[in-house]
Amino acid sequence: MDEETLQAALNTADVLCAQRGVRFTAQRRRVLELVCRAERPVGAYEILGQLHTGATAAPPTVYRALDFLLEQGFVHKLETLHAFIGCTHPEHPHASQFLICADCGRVKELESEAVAGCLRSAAQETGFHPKRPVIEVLGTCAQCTHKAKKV
Amino acid sequence: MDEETLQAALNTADVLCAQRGVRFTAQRRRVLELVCRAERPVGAYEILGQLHTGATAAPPTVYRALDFLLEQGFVHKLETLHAFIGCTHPEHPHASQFLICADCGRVKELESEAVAGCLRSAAQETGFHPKRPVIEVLGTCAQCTHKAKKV
DNA sequence: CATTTTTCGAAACATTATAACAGTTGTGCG
DNA sequence: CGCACAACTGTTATAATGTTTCGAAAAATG
Ligand SMILES: [Zn+2]
Ligand SMILES: [Zn+2]
Ligand SMILES: [Zn+2]
Ligand SMILES: [Zn+2]
Repeated sequence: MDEETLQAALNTADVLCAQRGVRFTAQRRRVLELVCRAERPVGAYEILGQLHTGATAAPPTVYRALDFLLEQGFVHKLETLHAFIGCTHPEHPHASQFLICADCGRVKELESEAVAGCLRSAAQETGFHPKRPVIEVLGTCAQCTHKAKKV
Repeated sequence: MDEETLQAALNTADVLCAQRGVRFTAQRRRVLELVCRAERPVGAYEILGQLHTGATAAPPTVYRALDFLLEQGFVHKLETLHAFIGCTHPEHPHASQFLICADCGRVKELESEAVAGCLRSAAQETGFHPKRPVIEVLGTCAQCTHKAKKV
């Protein structure tokens, strides 16, 4: 995420938190910034390592901040990677799909209503009531596929 | 998985391993049996706890067996639960979807080609080459939804 | 039966996540 | 303002999950 996008994301978070009456503390802001600034998904302990803000920091510090950001929909958790990524459109709740490149490690967030709807239908056919769909695809991104062909 | 289904699963595994020229050792067989016998997904350490087969057993013992069973497609790993479940149709490779009931903990394995295809399309539209899709839906199963309504 | 490959045992270690409790800070109200 | 209360944070310890490594045992190979 580039600097401009980052600032926009932080501003959006500010506004949304105000609207929702929740506190966007310095700590939470800092964690969101670290997650968004990263080119790739970041693990909790990786964030922790970058949090040396004068005082120390322990795992719960990071996990609490992440829990908050997840609740507010500012970040997503990638279950297959045990890592976190900034959301690209936090203003509305959504079921998204993640394309994870095993080569470069970059992740693209899709928001295909077709996929979401299809899965919802398939689930509901069996009488199942979906709450939280987790859709993550491991593979190779366009860029890396292209590179591989050239070599 | 009931006793009959279990025996069928073990036999299928036997046959497939023979066909594939891989060894279905007593250890692997035992782990598969434990996974299949469970009503719900089981964690690696849970299996480990039930493996007191005279000799001791350490984590690698279980993880090695599980790796083998995963490769052969006899079990699946549920990433959101860090747990394993026996596959209901191990004879052919497949991309499946899992419906995980947050209430009773039971998991249903779907094999919807519609869902798989839809996701594949969405991914490929962006130039992404899917390798391993992970689709897990947390929610409430038909049975538990029904029970909840009665109360 | 010697050689080679695969599997298994065992100990230590690495990573991810949570529990529990005390202190601190912010917020609303009289 | 000064207090009460809730939310947030610091700290320590611990749980749960997963891996590395090395060497012994067992099985396939010839
Ligand atoms: Zn998102
Ligand atoms: Zn890539
Ligand atoms: Zn299956
Ligand atoms: Zn249920």
